[in-house]
Amino acid sequence: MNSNYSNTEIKIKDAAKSLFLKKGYSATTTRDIARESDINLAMLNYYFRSKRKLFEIIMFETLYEFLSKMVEVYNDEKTSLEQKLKLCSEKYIDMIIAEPLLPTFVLNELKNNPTSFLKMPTTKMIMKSNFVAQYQEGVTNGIYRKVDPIHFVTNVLSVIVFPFMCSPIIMKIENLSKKDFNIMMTERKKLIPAWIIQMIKK
Amino acid sequence: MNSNYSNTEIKIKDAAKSLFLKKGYSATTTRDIARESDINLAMLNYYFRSKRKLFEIIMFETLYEFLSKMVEVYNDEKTSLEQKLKLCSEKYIDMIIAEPLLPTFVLNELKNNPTSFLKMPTTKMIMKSNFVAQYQEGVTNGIYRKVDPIHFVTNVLSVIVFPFMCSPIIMKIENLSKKDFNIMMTERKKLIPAWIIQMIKK
DNA sequence: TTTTTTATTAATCATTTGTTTAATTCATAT
DNA sequence: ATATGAATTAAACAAATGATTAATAAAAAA
Repeated sequence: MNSNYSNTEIKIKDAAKSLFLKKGYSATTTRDIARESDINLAMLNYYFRSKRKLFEIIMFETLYEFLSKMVEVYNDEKTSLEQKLKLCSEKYIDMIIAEPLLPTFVLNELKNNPTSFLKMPTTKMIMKSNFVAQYQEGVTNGIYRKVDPIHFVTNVLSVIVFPFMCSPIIMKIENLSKKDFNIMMTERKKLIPAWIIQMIKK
Repeated sequence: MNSNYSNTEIKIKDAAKSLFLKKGYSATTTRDIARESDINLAMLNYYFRSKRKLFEIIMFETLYEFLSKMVEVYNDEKTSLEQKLKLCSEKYIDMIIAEPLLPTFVLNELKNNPTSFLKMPTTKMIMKSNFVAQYQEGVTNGIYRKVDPIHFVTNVLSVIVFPFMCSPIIMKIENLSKKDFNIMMTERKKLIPAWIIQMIKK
């Protein structure tokens, strides 16, 4: 793995990703990246031509990784809807605890450049996933209340992702350390599936 | 009103707010602001000393306005919890439709500078509001399921605010115009209170 | 070993950006 | 009408920033 990539190329990408996530595109300078990755400034342009190009590569890879993990859960044929709810809230919460800046970064940079999302192969797949199909099946069987599936998917993602984006606020008003906050988010792994079921069950 | 403020001062602030919301602090240049407000570049420093100071003033006013509107609903003594849910989802959704870039802006800039939130007098008031008290009352009366109030508040705000932050994604995968998207959000004014009640009711 | 290609470095360039200055216009009060 | 202070302007400055260059070192190929 990585056999085609030199050491410095990886160092640049790692440092750049960390800085872009933390400060965004504009607030990150090429000299920041050079300093953080401990390479010569010219190496950035040597390997990636420009700051913009480097950013686009990182953006694509980050988005791709993020979306791939989502699609995995949603399209599992073996699990029930309720199992999927449990699996995905566990998976996403673990993923975001590992990389807490990711959601804000993705949504923020996507606002400036929505077309980069279009290129992603997995984007539209969510609404055509087994997850949504199972919900609609439940509606026809009279188990679940009927509502446009986009509302259903939006709600699931909202209660999973949004609290992380508010973490500075939540930590402040509840006087929590980062560790305490993560415990609170871990609690939600169990709570969220139950809440969603109550929301949709007749 | 505004009698103390010159015309150019207001023009600068309006243009700056619009640009900061759209592009963020770093991506907005003082020359952008001067062009947009159609004033001479030096006027920015003449009235506001620096770009940073101008930003902080706008940030404070925006946050203050945002939080004030929240506190109003939450502390109304006359309304029930269910009425408050209806009122606040209506109010917030209208507010964000009127200024859709506000949530992402606030959360994003807060991440870089969480202390600016501390200065807000109304910040901690939410958790001590009538809204939370009424929920806890319902728990003791055996009407609502028991859960830490911070989860309850977080969930309400999540399903209201998060969809707006995803608007580029939702519009893309559902093929919606901005108008369609706002119709979808308006639908949620009625749906959200019902969902939340189902979530908490025994 | 010698040659050729690749990687790295320090220095430099051309713009951009936040801010200031000095001159000028405008409004207000005496 | 004149003087005083506030508002506005064009020009300039200094620092920061993205990118390039020319020279050198390291690695690979011959």
